[in-house]
Amino acid sequence: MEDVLSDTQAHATLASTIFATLRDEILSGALRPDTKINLRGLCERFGVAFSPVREALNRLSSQNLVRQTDRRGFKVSPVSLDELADITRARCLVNEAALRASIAQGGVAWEEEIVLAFHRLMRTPRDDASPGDSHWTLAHRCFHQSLLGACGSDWLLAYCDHLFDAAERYRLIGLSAGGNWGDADEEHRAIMQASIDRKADEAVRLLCAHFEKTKAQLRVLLTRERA
Amino acid sequence: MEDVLSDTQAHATLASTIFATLRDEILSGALRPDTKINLRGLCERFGVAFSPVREALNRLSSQNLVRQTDRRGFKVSPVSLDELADITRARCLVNEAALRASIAQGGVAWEEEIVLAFHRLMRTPRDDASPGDSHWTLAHRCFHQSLLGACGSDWLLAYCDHLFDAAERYRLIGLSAGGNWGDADEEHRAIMQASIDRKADEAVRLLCAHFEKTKAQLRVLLTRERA
DNA sequence: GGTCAAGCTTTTATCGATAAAAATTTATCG
DNA sequence: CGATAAATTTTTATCGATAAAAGCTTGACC
Repeated sequence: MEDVLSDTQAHATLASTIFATLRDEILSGALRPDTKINLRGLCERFGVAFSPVREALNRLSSQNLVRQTDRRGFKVSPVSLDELADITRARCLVNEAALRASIAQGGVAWEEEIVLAFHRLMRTPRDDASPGDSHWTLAHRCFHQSLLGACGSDWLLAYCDHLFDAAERYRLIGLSAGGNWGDADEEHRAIMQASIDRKADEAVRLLCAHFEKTKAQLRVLLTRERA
Repeated sequence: MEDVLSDTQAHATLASTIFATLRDEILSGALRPDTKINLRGLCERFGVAFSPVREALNRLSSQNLVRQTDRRGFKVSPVSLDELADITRARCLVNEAALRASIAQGGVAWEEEIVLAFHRLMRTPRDDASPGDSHWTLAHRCFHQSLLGACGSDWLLAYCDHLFDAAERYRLIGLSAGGNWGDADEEHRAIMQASIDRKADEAVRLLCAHFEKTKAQLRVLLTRERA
């Protein structure tokens, strides 16, 4: 029985709390990819009955963090270099579309949001202790969101966010596996500059390179680990 | 108590069956947008207890077909012209990216799949009786999928599919509201031709026009209906 | 008449138990 | 020994009941 249930928001349900907890653990790699999930085990761990755990797992499967098979339960979604490549490719394609639209349509307010988000990102220290929801992680997400903020489509933004999460899972797994790649501060700055200078081609090129770099570093790391 | 449960696949769960049923009804508009969902009502209708209905609704909320609020239950997601515009914009941007990648990378097999899917689409009669899962609807989806099939990213494809569903909901709602727009056969043919001729710019232009046309027609229809 | 609170009704979230399916072990036979 | 079948254990899906919250009604009070 955990104390997670006590930090419950006033009106949050058990299912919501358990969902958030498990989500963090999967994203951060604490719950290993591809492991079968034991319903009863989770129930005992949280001190609750099946219903809320089941509901939490259902919500997780909507985010592709767990996979469900009828009558055969849940398992943590596996990770693979192939999937990482797939995610990276999709990120490049979709972020390109969104960034170009943003650059074409964004106004002064959009520019200012980017500058603000970048400033906050720079002054937020990396806290590798609780990588799952550290302030830096949040600021990093906000920065990338701000770039696309003027693209004009909530759906597109939501999908970019989803892709960000998927990639973040790999990044955090890499971190917990001892990865420690150099700061991307300079990359972020260059992306910001090109965007607000309305240099679409350059901004897109830099952004995609940023994604590809993460992928390449993880490939090295995971390949080495397997050896 | 419905007979839907009897057409259950050998190993499908009640939750899965109910999920599929409700999904069809929401997409087709039989379950009106923005209505509150009565748990008990659904339980009685299907002759089951809360658990499977709840699970089905959870899965639906992962597809944005219902919205859930803690302690306040579920409601069918609303529709709006604004959202349709948003979806259309996202479709254009993402399909453009995917189609360009597909045209750049697709081989002979890809071309043949498009031709095949188009052929099947042409010879499938429209069955407006059960629009939700008619053969034509399925063939239509397959055709659009085939265009993007060589883009190289499962994630991107999955998202395009998701967007297709979202737009399909609007199309079906329009249908049930008496809409009856002319066949898009010629449009489909032109898109196919441009794609396999590797005329990327033209294919993209035609495809986006295809999406925009649906949007425009629905706007007229829904605006008139409201008046 | 309008507002606010106390009580009543409906609905949701969760529980603990059970039936049904899958996984695992044991037993039987060639 | 190996393999199939039977029996057992584990796990999942579903049920019916309950407590807690939200929503609604009614009536007192200004």
